[in-house]
Amino acid sequence: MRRADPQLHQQRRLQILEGAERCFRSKGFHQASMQDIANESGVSMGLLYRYFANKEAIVVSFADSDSAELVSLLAEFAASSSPLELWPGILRRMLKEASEPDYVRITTEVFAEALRNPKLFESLVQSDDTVRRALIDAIKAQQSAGRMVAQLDPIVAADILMGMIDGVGLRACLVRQFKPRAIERHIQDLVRPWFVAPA
Amino acid sequence: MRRADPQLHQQRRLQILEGAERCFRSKGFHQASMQDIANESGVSMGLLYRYFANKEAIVVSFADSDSAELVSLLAEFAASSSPLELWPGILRRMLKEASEPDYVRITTEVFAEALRNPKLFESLVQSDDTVRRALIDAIKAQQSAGRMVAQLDPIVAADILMGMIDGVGLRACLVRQFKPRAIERHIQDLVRPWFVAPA
Amino acid sequence: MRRADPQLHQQRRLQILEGAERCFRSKGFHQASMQDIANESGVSMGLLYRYFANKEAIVVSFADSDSAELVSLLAEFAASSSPLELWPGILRRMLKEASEPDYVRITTEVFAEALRNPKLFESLVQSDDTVRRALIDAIKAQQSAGRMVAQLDPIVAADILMGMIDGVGLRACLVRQFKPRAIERHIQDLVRPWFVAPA
Amino acid sequence: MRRADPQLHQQRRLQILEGAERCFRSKGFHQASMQDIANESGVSMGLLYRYFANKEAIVVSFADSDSAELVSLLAEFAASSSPLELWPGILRRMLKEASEPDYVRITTEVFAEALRNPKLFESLVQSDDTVRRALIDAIKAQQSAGRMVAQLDPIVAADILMGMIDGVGLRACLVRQFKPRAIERHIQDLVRPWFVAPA
DNA sequence: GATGAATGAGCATTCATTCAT
DNA sequence: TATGAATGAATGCTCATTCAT
Repeated sequence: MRRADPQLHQQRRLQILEGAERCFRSKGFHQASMQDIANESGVSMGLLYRYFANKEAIVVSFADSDSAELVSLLAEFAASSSPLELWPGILRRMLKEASEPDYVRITTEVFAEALRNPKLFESLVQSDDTVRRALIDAIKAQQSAGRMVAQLDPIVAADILMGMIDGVGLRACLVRQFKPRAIERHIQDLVRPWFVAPA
Repeated sequence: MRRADPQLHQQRRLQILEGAERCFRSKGFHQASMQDIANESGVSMGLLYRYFANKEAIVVSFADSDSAELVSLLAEFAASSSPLELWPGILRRMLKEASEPDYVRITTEVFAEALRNPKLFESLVQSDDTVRRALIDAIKAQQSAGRMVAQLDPIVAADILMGMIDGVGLRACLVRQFKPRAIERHIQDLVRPWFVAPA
Repeated sequence: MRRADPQLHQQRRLQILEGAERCFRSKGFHQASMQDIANESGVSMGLLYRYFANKEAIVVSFADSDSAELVSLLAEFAASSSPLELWPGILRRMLKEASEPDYVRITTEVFAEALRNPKLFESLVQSDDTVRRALIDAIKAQQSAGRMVAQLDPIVAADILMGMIDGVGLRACLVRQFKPRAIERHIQDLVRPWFVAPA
Repeated sequence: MRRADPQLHQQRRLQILEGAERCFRSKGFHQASMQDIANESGVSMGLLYRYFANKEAIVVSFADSDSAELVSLLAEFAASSSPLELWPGILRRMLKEASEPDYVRITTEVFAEALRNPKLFESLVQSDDTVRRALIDAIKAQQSAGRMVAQLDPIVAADILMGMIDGVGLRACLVRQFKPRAIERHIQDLVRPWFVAPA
């Protein structure tokens, strides 16, 4: 479809999504009204509906989380000849993001909704799969290079790692006396056996 | 003269909570109306409000999850002279529950809401802490008995384990080609180093 | 109708009406629920309905205010040979009651409701008329005795006096810087011309 | 592009207030539902709430009664060199309004509610005070000019007069055989002593 | 006489969505 | 493109009243 001004269109879309994210974080999907979103985004109700057919359409946009940075990091890891040097940084980065209260809030919100909304679920699976695939491929690459242990099932490793990081992230928001540093160190230790010790 | 009947009270409460759980699972907390819950429970609106002051009071009841069984299992583990024999069963039990779609659905729903409702959050923390404490105490007991490695920080271990199990449970509902058996086996392997090898 | 125990019946009725009055004063007719009234009176819902057919029946009971004391005072005044001595006491008593916040609250409540409920209106008119008649008769008696001026229309005087007293009572609850003593004195002066000066 | 239209806004507001007044008069504040008001005003529920945040906001608007006309009449009286000529008209006007059944109905309704709602009470006091001040100031002005008796306490006189008028207005709706003309004449006579007889 | 569990229509209020301008 | 007035069904919650015990 031809747009009079594609750039304006893109900017407005983003503007709305940012406003919506603020609303969703502080109130949740179903508590945030379209009026809230319009106000927070600085657009009128009418315009809001010009850019998103309905509330669901906004929600679905949130599943497409931007994981490009992490994916490229994993690609770098896949190609690296010294993966053990990159690994701690990757793990730290994932843990840090996963423990961010804002991230946990929006993620939990999206996940809860996705369990009920197939369209959203599909988007979420897609998005998750992008990272998962990158992680699996990276492990496979390193196994081929003989730098990660061959017996390790890449799929199993990926799901455990991603699960552990998300799960620990939740707990960071839940428990008192949470020890982020010690936990990070311990997770590093736990997965050390996945790697072949350098000669 | 008619007297208040505590048994009836208890039964009605349960009846409502069960109806509410079905509603929350299928529609989500904010999508399930009190009328839905009343219908699903087979009671009238008026009666519903006789048992729960408001909608929040119902969710709060869900946060007080019954973890008595798991706690007693962990107590048994704490006192056992051969913890490595009990361990696989405990881990399997936790993983199985955490991967149950119904469990994930209601848990995610409650957690998402708890991130916005302090009263609910408090209940959830309490409930989580019951298990967490039992796990920490169990680890400490086995460390004292010299059957788990002394360097292990019990708090860190508990949070990693509980996080990993919940996180993996979520993924069980999310990813295609999820391998529950292989994952369980691998987690068992991951935490094996926490135990002192029997002579 | 025969009652098993008429005394108990009467006591319960009173007990309920007293509870109801407290409720009506603090919340108003339509804000006070039957449950509130039952709780406040210390009886059960079922018993409440045994004594009053419905909420309206309770409300109607309130119109029948007990003005026996005032009526007998006015009868005394009617028969007195020195009415100017009794008069200030009567006026003070009426003003004092009419300025009582509790009295104003319940009176206003009843009056507002009576303007919409013919049955209640009738009761209120009856009740008001008891005092009004007593006042008119008293004035007439004193006119016959030559102690109040003959030109005074007793009906007009009664309505002005009763209106003034109720109206001033309302203002006592409404305005800041209300001067009860000075007002009482001034009203005494205003109606002095109704009396024939003693020789 | 459509711009907000203040005229439309004002018209809608009025339209709603008129519908609400009809409802409050015929059913009372708490008996009139917002749906009733919307229907009576010819607007939808949604629009109703666009103009008034809640039901209370509507009543509060009623407390801000428009007494501009009476106030300007009293200002005229204050400045007049022959107040005794203006006086009967003012008194008649006040009495007439106060005896209007519609006026009594809405006034009683609002007053009853105000005794329980502090915000409304404040509005009512404000509104009442506007007239009260004007009356007090008028009396003071005429006292300074030597046309009303100096001993009269303006505050006392104002409260008695306003109370009497409101109280008599209530009775006009309550008693049978109410004599408006004779009552008006008698009140005129009662307050005649407040004025200094013209030379 | 006395209790309190049970009902369900009704209430104030909100909100996704539409549409005339 | 952009606005904001307008809709009305739906929601959480209350309450007068009934009735089995």
